[in-house]
Amino acid sequence: MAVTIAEVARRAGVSKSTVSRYLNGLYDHMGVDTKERIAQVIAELDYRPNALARSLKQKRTHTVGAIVANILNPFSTSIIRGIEDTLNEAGFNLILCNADDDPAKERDYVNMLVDKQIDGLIINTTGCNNELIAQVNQTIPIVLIDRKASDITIDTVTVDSAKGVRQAIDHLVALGHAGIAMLTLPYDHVSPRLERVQAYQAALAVHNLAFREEWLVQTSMEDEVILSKLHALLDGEVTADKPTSIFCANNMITMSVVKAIKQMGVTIPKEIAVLGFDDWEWAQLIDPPVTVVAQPVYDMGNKAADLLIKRIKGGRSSKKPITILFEPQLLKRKSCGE
Amino acid sequence: MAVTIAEVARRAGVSKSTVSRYLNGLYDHMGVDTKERIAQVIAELDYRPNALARSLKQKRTHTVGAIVANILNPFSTSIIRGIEDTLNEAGFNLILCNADDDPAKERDYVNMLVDKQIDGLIINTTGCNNELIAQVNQTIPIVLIDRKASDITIDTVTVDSAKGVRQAIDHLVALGHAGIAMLTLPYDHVSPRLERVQAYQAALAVHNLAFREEWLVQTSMEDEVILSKLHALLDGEVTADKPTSIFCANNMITMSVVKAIKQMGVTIPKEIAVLGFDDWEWAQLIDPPVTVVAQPVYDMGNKAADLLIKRIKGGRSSKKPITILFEPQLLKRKSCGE
DNA sequence: CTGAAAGCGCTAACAG
DNA sequence: CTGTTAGCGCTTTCAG
Repeated sequence: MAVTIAEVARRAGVSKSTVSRYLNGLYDHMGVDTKERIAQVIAELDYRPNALARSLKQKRTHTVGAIVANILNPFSTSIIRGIEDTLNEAGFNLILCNADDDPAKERDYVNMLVDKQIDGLIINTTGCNNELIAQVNQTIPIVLIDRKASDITIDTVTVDSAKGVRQAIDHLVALGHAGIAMLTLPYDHVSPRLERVQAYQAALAVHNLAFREEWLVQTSMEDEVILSKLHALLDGEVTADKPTSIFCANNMITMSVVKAIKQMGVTIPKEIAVLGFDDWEWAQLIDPPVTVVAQPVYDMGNKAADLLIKRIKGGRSSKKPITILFEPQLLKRKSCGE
Repeated sequence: MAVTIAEVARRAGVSKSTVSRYLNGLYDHMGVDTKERIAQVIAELDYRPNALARSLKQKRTHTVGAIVANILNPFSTSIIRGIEDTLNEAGFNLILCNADDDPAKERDYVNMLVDKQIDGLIINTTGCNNELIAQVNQTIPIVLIDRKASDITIDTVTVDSAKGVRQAIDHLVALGHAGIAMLTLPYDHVSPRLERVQAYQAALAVHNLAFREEWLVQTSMEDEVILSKLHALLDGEVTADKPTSIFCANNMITMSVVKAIKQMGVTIPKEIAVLGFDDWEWAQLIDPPVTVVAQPVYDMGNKAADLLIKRIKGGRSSKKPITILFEPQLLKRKSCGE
């Protein structure tokens, strides 16, 4: 049996209330001797208050939950570091969950976290649990990160995808690429994916390049799938009918595309240029170093946590939901030619 | 105010006990009508039991904590995925924490998790909180992953570092390398680091290669530091006095070393070979693809969770602590020459 | 088959 | 300056 506050009180010869006050730093008007006695007993018994009991009473857990889409993605882990640091500084604990881009898992995690009475929630959402999220947000502050939720208004921290894509396409065009294909994961419910596809089309139009349906390819993450999609794209007979560059909608795609292209024995950038959205630490070690549109992920994590803490402290009656847009930045490396 | 079990009971016209039984699936001897009425009220009110209250009473949270050393390391995230999957399957929740290789953070997380009454704990420890860990382990099952804790016996899941290093050195020697340097992070408290250093020395001996103090270099992760250490190692005048290969003790070091070497304008593997401990998804995309000793990280996560669950269910009186050793595997790529 | 009552470990009025 | 009391929301004997 773990030692409880009652035991501490008994040994110190005081009441539970007094010990409780001590624990909560309310020793303004506490007898110095009492204080010392309690401190000593606590040290002796190595007493630690039960956080469950405390939270049950206080109705605050000082804990926030964060659900990321895919923890294997460096994008997620950088965001996590940002969230974590800000939270720690403010004295909040973090419960981290990995939805694995699975709506069912996401739903379960949201529920689990709510059940555990978290004070707030940060989600990189699959986009398939909007009703649930909206409902939870009535009671518990939620901040969405990276991905917006359509049809519901919740605090959101994300990046200006349109601007990033525009920089990417401009760069490719400037380097003489007229055939620009795009590879993306299914963009049904994931806002940045959709935005990037739309921005891609818009940017092509700006440069008077025709949008080719077959050059906007939707893929899954399986290596074989990506490989076959690339074969379809690049194995045409007529040179004029092949794209000379590929824009990848996120870093996981970029990595897989580079891997597949190498496997095909095609040279980057000579035969095909590659440009990706999202930077990651090892992008520059790749052969050739990959040109990317970088997002300030760590800062985004910071900001999301910041916003959430304000909501938690401000009470439910705060202000209207806001959206914070970060600026993307094109990092020119070697994968798009000169 | 969130809806409570009392409210559900009131509306369903039954007692709290009955609702509680329903919630816990104890409807063996429950009136079908009662059951349905409760189900309906719960659905109507969208009632969710307060996990804090429940756990406070039950003294079980169905939650385990995991503390990793560095969440930015793909090694950690793969382990996490392994832990997660096994835990989910068994109906346990996971609270994930990132100690950032900081003993103080680790200590705080351990305490936080204990306070939250977790049922078990998995730690990739800094090695600097052994007393605390041993103490907690008296009450709550702990499984160490990757890194052992010296002087205390706790369930541990790790890899046979010695064997891995041996494979690495054998490979380098087979390719004609007689000058083999090693780069490692400080190995004071981190068991695999120490083991790898020792195995490195042992393997050199086996091949009758002299151990050179100045070729075993301890570094921090800062780019500049690594760069300067490499300069010191490789800028010697006399060719005979420079190592022809570098063995990196883990993946973070490997990445940084590759980055630094490229920055120096030195060619891998022609001028210097590189071999790393730990594989990661993009190692093969690097120029040149890096030869590594891979660990079955996902499986290790699985196993650690598995072991922990058994301990949790088996009660504290289980058997003696055990150590599970996984087999490393050399993945030959291009960074060590032919 | 169901209810009453006690209590998990803590906090928070309210007294004194 | 400190103690008494009454819960937080749930589970769990023990009756009936």
